[in-house]
Amino acid sequence: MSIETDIKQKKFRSAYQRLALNLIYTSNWLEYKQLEFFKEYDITSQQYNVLRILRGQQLNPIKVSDITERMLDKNSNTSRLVDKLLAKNLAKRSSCPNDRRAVDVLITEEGLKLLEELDPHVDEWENRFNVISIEEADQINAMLDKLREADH
Amino acid sequence: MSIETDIKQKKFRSAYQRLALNLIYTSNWLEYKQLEFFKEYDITSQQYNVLRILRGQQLNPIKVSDITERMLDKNSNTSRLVDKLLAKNLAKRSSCPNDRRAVDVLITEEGLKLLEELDPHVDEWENRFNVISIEEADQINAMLDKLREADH
DNA sequence: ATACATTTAATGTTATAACATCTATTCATA
DNA sequence: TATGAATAGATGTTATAACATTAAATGTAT
Repeated sequence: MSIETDIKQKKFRSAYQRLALNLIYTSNWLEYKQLEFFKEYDITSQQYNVLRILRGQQLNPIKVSDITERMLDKNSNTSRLVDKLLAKNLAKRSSCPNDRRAVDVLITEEGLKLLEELDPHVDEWENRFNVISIEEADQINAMLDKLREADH
Repeated sequence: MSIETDIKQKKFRSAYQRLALNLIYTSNWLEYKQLEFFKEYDITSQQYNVLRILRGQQLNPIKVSDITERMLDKNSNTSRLVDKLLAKNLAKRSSCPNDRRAVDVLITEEGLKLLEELDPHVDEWENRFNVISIEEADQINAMLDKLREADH
């Protein structure tokens, strides 16, 4: 369904205005879909994101501030996000030996198991993107990067 | 800056996964920019969105449920959003004559003035999108619509 | 006309986001 | 090495999002 129909707006001032609204609308849609999806596994997409980052570290511990750097939402309160994972035994914390201000975070066996359980479903979930070709996806990616580039 | 650099991820499983992350990341970036922008005028982008919808009504009153339909975030609590506008004298409420359950919302003179003050700045703000061509913007728009189409 | 379902908006509650502040540690430099 | 700035993370506060419930009005079917 076109963004025009979705938000019942017949015309836009420009293709750029439509794009801005469409980006936010589509991202909201995507986040809502993810919310629904992850709800079954009792985690949020943010928590999943952190788990993926932790697994990506190849089991090396990673500092809280490094997690933040890798997150989609840089303003997110990583400290409290890690708390949630800790409470669910999906991650563990230990103080960092070379910098006593920092805190090392590591994924647990249970966290790894959850990700492994999720992997096939996430793959399947991403199949919805197949309606556009890889070339098209690459194209959008490049243009989105370009958009943010103009940030000065 | 590429999404790879922004979230410090060297490789993605697929162009689709990169697209999903890029969409959410770019939308977060956009929403943050809007937040910063509207902060000067002491409104949120959601409140601005509602004001635009109200003005779009050509001064005809519109029901709360109709506002919700036109919003980017369909889950938003429109009732309380309208409360905020009311408190700032940017909108007014009156009960709907033909359906006493419904509530008519109308933009005030003050609301219209605020929008008029904002208009040129919003236009200027949207200029950042000029880094891509209108054709490119249309292309992304079409592909985003197509993405959501696959929602079943 | 009555009973029951549906619609509309408001409100209550809980979780999270946004933002500021605080404490401990480390860094820089005089 | 003593001092102030900078950094890391935790925590407090306020606003908003997410979700459920409620109350009033309307629609529907018998």
